[in-house]
Amino acid sequence: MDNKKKVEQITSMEVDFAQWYTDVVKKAELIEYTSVKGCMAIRPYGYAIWENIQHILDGMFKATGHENVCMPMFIPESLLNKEKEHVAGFAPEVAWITHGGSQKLEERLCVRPTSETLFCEHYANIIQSWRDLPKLYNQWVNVVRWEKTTRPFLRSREFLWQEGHTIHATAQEAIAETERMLNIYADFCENTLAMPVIKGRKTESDKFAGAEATYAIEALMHDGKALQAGTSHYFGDGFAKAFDITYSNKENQLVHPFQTSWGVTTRLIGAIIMTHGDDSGLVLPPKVAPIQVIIVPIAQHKAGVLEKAAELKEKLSSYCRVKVDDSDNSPGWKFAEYEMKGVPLRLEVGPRDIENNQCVLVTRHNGEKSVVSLDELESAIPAKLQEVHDGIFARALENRKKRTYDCTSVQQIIDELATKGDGFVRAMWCGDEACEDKVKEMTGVGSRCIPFEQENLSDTCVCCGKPAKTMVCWGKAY
RNA sequence: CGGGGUGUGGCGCAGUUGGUAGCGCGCCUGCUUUGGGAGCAGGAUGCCGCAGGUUCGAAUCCUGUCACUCCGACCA
Repeated sequence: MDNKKKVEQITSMEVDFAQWYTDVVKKAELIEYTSVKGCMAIRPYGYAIWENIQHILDGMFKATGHENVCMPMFIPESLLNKEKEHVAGFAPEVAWITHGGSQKLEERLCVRPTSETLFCEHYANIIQSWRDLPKLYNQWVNVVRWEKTTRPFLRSREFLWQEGHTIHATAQEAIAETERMLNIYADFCENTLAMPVIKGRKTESDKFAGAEATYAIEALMHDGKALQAGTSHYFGDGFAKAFDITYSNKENQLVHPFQTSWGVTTRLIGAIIMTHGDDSGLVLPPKVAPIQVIIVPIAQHKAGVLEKAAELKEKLSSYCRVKVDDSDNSPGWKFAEYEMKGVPLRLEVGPRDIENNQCVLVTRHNGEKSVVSLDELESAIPAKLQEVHDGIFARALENRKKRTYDCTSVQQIIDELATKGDGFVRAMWCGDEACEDKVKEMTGVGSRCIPFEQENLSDTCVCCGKPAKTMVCWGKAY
């Protein structure tokens, strides 16, 4: 099968990528809009993807010693105000609670945009001794940021995420935690979501409000725009000082501990859509696909077909997430429907197959069909799912390679973007914020991160020509 | 928050110089179908985004407002 568009309700990516995205989100039944701008109803199929993400990531957190907690949804204004860079960063987009019933509150409460302040308040209460450290906490909650422009999953006013907040006796330990979690995110993106990412450090101007250092993983979407897929922050002891968190160390001195925070959000679902999707709709990484195998019975009214489909489902369900569609829609309708929903593997079974003790397996990402004996399914299906994972990872990596431009001058950046389209620009930088701003102004691409994997592309800054300090990865961001 | 576009059954759209709303898909019933979005027959679904105004009369004209969307600025 070729990759031509089979679903006319979905706008082609080439025609209008943004419209394609919205079409996919709606047609795959991930969300529905609600009457509150920027707040979406996440539907069962969309939420199931999130549940799978949660389940796998949560396992990785637990395996590295983290514990889940749940902080309140409200932050008193005075608490939010304690760390001044932090409040300056978030104040413009917080939602405020001013009344309880008809009574005006003495102090207004903000709906958490992030929970550093709540964790700090809590840590100040529960930490007294070096024996209380470290604390490795995480929470799976919703947060609210009153965005002006909203898009499903990519920028909503309310979103779901996890936020890890840890507190340590030493700076080294906290820095190690920051790096460890970034690595977990990168590992998750590549091995679970089949999405290649670039690990790096954010520039000073792009740092989290109140952080000493911010690290991020950056992914490149199909249209060449970058998406920050996860962040991990090192706070030093700045928050501990602002919130008066102290403990007695082994030498009986009262000192400040060191903190981190890190998070990924439902934006990851947006990243999956824009990394793997095609003109027929979603393409889901098998590991988070709510349905990994869809069984489509052919000529299902004929004797034995539905029975065989049910029997196969029963067998398969011991090693994969499987569903039979026995609705009376036509097979063609079902093919299109599950392609739109990105189900990695389709299993067709009809009278002809049953006679030959076989079925047809079709991989969503490339449409390849193969005939497989029913006796070999238990090895064939896991192999096919792995094939899909590897296939979409390779394809995403190929897109990133094709769209990565090494540049040594601002003019070259402009030319590459103009002739080859949006993508990652790798170029040397002197470290001066003025150059960072100027590159953005002249070329439209901003600094995404300073990759950990450095290469010396030139000795001089791409902008000012002075000696270069680091290679920066630039791009247009979502 | 600045600039554009769009709001009409669930979805996609038409609706002329203002005259009281239509098409396709989907939905419901029945029969026939089933290896790439099946066919026929019958049926249901609308304060035309919302609020004012002009008019004998507004989906249509005017004002305001809200939402969606695209392009910027900001952000996970």
